[in-house]
Amino acid sequence: MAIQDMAKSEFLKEISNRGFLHQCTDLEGLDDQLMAGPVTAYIGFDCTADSLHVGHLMSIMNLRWLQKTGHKPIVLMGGGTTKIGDPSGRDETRQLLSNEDIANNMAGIRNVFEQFLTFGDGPTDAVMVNNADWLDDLNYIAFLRDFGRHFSVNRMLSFDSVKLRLDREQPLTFLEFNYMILQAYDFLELSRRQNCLLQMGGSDQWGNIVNGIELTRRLDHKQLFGLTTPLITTASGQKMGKTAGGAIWLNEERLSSYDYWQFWRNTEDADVGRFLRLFTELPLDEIERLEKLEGQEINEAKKILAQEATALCRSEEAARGAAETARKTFEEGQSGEGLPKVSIDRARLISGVPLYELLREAGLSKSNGEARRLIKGGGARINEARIDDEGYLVTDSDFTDSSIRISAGRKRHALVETS
RNA sequence: GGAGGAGUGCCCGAGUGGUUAAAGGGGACGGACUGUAAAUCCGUUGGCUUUGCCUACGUUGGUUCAAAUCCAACCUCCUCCA
Repeated sequence: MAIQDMAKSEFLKEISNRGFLHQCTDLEGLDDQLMAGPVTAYIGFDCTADSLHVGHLMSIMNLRWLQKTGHKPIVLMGGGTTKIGDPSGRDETRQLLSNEDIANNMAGIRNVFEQFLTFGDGPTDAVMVNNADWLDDLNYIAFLRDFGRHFSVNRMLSFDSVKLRLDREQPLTFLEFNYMILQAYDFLELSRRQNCLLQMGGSDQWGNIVNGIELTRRLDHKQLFGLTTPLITTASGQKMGKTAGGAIWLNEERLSSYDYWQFWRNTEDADVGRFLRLFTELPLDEIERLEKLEGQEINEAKKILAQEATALCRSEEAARGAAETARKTFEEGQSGEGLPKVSIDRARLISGVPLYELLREAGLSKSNGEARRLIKGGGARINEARIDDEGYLVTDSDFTDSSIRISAGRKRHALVETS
């Protein structure tokens, strides 16, 4: 029998129908708990940057559904682990962050979460906690004696996170090896402090989650639960969330709402249904209708996806504004207001400004050389007209209007104004 | 502590004295085709005041007319031994 038919709780029904459910330690047990009353659950996040990106969105939506269906989300910030320098990413050593940076990053991340969750003191209000609160004061010997004894190295070596590294003959430091123990310990602490019953996270967190559950069972004889969400890739197998400008950030300061909207608008056909389920709150029957659209018609579904996803993360107005800018830019070939803008000093136009410099200043190219190559390759345009002269000078005569639009390829545009 | 191996551009990975800004692949960007999609094909992929100059093959010094390539020291990692 399918999970969604079996589940009694609204939360499990919703997330399984929408594709959030990958693995669970004990579905029936968790279902019973969810039926019995509000359950407190957490997901952990690093604070290595002052914002989160679409890669985190799945977890965020997961917490949002948890709250919407009457339970209590905890956002666990890895303030303590970040301070040590989270080594979990590949082989490079990460920069150590100062307390100030971490505090700063946490504040930024909280802003993101406030878009998605309701924080407060009520029984189903979200709270944000920092594992530095308990990790900072750990005493090494005491910790080893009280908790280290419950971890079997043999077992830890068998976890994918460790095993894959060792198989690839990549270095694994003792610090990294300990990371999973600290994560397990987080779950124990949250269980004790907040009566937290459930840890959720990406499928790569499975080992850590299970460790936390076992640790707590041994020490407190308490049954906790774990649940993971699938790793999300695009239909063509790419990791989600990479584009020209880098990561797709969730906050406005790092990525304009227009670009955010565009990201969703450019979803692959084959992903539309899946993404609508995961990243919007549209009713499932509506989504079924939309994903059946074919050929050119599926573009309508993509616009709805972009609208809904942007409205959730930014605001209704931001989404509409982005849609309007996109409509003008792509469907009418005009210059929408929401495009990035650069202004240049009128005096510079007298002698002429090289187009490649403008492209760079507008953020459409990273260097003059890259801009030159773009022009040479036929990807640069001024107001729709292709410019293929590498050294083209932009002068006053190019300004038929108060502003001109320069483009790098079909999708990336900017407005140039004089001042 | 001993023996051996490795460190190359965004990533992987060739290259063992000059024609090497460094093969090949991946990724990314651009073009064609389309539907602001995918797939496919083509091009580009260190910087700059671009017919030239500068910076680059772990770090620092050396040999040489000439070094990613040879030598020395150092740093880091891997494997085996103690």
